[in-house]
Order: sequence, then structure tokens, then C-alpha cells
Amino acid sequence: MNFSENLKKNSEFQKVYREGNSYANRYLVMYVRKNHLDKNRLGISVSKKVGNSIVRHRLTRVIREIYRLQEERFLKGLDIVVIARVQSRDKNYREIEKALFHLGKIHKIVDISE
RNA sequence: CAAGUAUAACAGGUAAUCGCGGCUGCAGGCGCCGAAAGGCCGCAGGCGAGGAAAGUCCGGGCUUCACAGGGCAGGAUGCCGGAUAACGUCCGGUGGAGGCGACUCCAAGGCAAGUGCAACAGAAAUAAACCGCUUCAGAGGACACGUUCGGGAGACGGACAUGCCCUUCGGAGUAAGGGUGGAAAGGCAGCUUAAGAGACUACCGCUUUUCUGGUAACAGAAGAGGCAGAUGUAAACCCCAUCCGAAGCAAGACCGAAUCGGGACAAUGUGGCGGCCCGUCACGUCCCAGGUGGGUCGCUGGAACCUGUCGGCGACGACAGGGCUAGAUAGAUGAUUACCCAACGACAUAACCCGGCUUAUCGUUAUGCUUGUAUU
RNA sequence: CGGAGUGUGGCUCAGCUUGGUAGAGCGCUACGUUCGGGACGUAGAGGUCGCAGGUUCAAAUCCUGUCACUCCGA
Repeated sequence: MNFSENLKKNSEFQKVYREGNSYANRYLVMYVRKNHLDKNRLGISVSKKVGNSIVRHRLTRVIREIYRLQEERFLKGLDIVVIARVQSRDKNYREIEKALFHLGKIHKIVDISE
């Protein structure tokens, strides 16, 4: 990931929740906040209600992979938190990808030129 | 071939591209940061979750604390022998239960130490006479025969005695039979008896003694005893035997910013109060203590794993050889494409490490054995 | 990671210690009362005691396993 790093601290997550805007659809919730840096920071959160550790790890990997492969389509200078909802537990890569870019378009942080 | 039973193994594979975490190496046109040690980036190579990694139900290693020795309390285990570092695990036996069988299952010490509890039903629940059966005495009644009385031969009636039967009251004997109940005073058959009864007898059961076999649990044989010690319950209190110090890697050890605390130095420096000096407060440098944010170690070479030989029925042990096989710290295994297989793959992610147990699980394979059917 | 606790009618809880009848309040239904509603009175319905197995004559209660939820410490 050339332009991005991970969001790690709980306080940073809390900052995004408080100061950012949120949109949601059936599978995901996305919070976005400007961080005034020249790169993005991505945080992924999956609740214990979604499933056991196998399910939770798989979802985080899928979401991170989607972001990694199409990183250049996102605008820069953002803190992004993606929360997986219960409905997403059995969904495959393609469905999660559609849901993520759907939210990106609502936030107007994705390059729509494609 | 079908059904079953026991044990064991596997847990999608191959290739390509992109991506992630450690490790090792680098001669990177002296790449970047740093005084250095080293770190970051890059390149190459190799390694990278499970049979249950799960639940956290037991046992141990390791660490810190406590500790002369012994006991109480509390907890755990519970047929016998063995294996093991240890165990509630495993192996081999004994006894019992289930199955035609292969085989499977059993918290399997002690209610013949004490205490407690046993609803409802039933006469009675750890103890018994409610009904019944037998007998004795009294009362009443029916019948039969006899004697006698009435004017009395007959019929009829009355009185008395005897026999037998019925009803009722009381005493005694009796646990054979009776409905209830999970459980009713050893079971069953006979003898005896007024009726009955381990009162007695045979067989079975229980307890116990001796002998034989076995390390033992126990098994077999012979004898004795009584059956008023004899219901069930110890996953009721409890008794007996054995074992157990407590907490846990977020244990613990080390390095240590900033702020705060104490001291020293410097020297009258800077700033605040003040017109100025003195004074006072803060700032500076160094040292000490504390140990927060953070970092390093603990952290993976092990009662491990693989192969072989030997000992043992077996669990397991001994010896020889072989290679090194995750170590993250918000937490590394994913995505896409193609092919193979009947198939999209089941259950499921290490977090200090081992030995077990339990629970979840799509399926595939191998071997031994049992039962049935068919053929030879 | 470690520790503790709770699952009982629609809701909130008792009963479990010491095994034998499942109970209270609110809610619900019907009737009465009222012009009507509320309140009140009378009667009634409603529970596999989270699930599975075991001990026992008998289990909500005792034992074992399992599932879900809640709280606490760091």
C-alpha cells in the first residue's frame, strides 16, 4: 500500500467516529474524516456479533485486499473506518467490493472517472 | 454383496500473478537516517496455524510470593494391578449391565458406624394385627334329634339338654392370603399345625470361617451361622483411604522519555513582581529516587517430531540415526485465473509451552473382526 | 487472559439451601358496575422451569456436559 497505513489506536478510531461523516448500506458502514496528511489511513472493525475469529479475519482481509488493489481510485488525506455488518458474513469478494465502492461514491471520495 | 463393529491415516492438490509476517544473505553504480552500534527501504533465498489451534474441564513445566515441622478447615479422587513428569488420562484384568455376535458402557469404597429424608396411596414405611384365618368365653338366631309339659294319641305350641351352622361383642394365637406402593419383614417347594410361621427340611440368596488358584480385585470348593444385623437413598450430611501452599507470561526480569519530587552546581544570566537595589518566584545544567507512555527479554530446541531395532500382551520404555519445524503485538495465510477430483469444499485461527479430556465436523481411505445372503 | 453470576407464564421476580403441590405483582380474556371509558369487584386462561444426559421410586431443585447473555479485574 503506497499511499496508506493502518489506523491502530482506539483513540484514533474514536476521533473518526466523533468528527467524521458516516454512510451505510446493507453490508458495511463507512466513516470518513479529513486528516490533513498526504496519505490515507484505513481502519477496519468487525464486531464479535458477526462471527467467530475465522469469519472476522476473513472479512478484514477481503476489505483490505479490495482497498489495496484499487488504492489509487481513492482521494488522499483521509481517515477511513469501515465497519462490517452482520449481513456481510457469508458474502464473497465481489459483493463486498460492490458495497465498498457504493459507499465511496456516496462519500464522493472515489474517482468516478472509470 | 449388504449391514455392523473396532483401530488408524488424511483434512483439497498443482501452476501463474499481486499481496502479508519473521529469519538468513547482499558486492545496493560509497541508496536514506544516525557520532557509532544499528535502523529504514530495496533485492534474493527459504520458512509460515489445527485435528480439534475451540471449550478452559483436569494434570505438569516455568515465574513471582509464602514456607521449621505437624494439624484443622476446604477441595478432588474412589474395584484391582500397571504406565507416566503428573493426571479426573491411558493400558491390562475383576465384577456388573446391554447386544445373536464382533463389541460397547459403568462416579463400581462404606446405609451389617451415627444422623437425616421417603410426598401421595396404603391397615401398616422401618415399623405393624385393618380385613382375613384359627381358637376360647358370653349373647342372639335357624335347623336336627331326644326328654318333658298342655285335655295330649296325632298335628301344633312351650321349656330344657346336646350337636352343627350363622350373626355379634371381647380375649388369645397367627405374617399363609388381600388392594396400595419404588420398596411390605429372605425366594420357592414341602413337612408340621387349631390356623400358621426358617419352627424344621431340600435348592437358591445373604454373612462369615478354612482350604485351593491368583501380586491383587476376585473365582472355586468345603463347613458354620443366623435370616429381628438385614427397605431405599452417600450425584443427603457423613465415615474410611489417597492426593493437594497461592496466583498466573497481562507471571516476571531489565532499559528507561516527558511531567512531578529531592539535592547540588552555575553564577548574579533571562523573565515576572518592582521606579531602582535587596528580596522572592519561575526558567538552565548535572545527580538521585520513583518506574508512567514506550522499548528489550521471557518467546520457542522440546518430558518435542520422523525412521529403525530391541524389551513388554499392552499403555509405554531403552538405544541408534536424521533434520530444525510460525513467533505476531490491534495482531501475519488472502484475492484473481486455469486445470484435476462427484463436489462450491465441513468444523474451525497459535498468543508462554507440553500431556490429556470434552465438544464441533463435509467427506475420503486402509486394516482386523462379527452377522446375514448368494456362488464355488 | 483471568474471575463471578443469571436463564422459571407476555414483562419483572420468588421457589432451588433441606428433592414430592410451580407461585406473586403487573399485563391478557370474560362477566358485573357506568350513559361510555378508567378505577373497582368476581371468575378464568396462559409455563417443554435455556438444551441434552445421568443419580433417584420421584428432578425447576442434586451431578455432568453444552448454548446464550450479563457483570467485574488488568
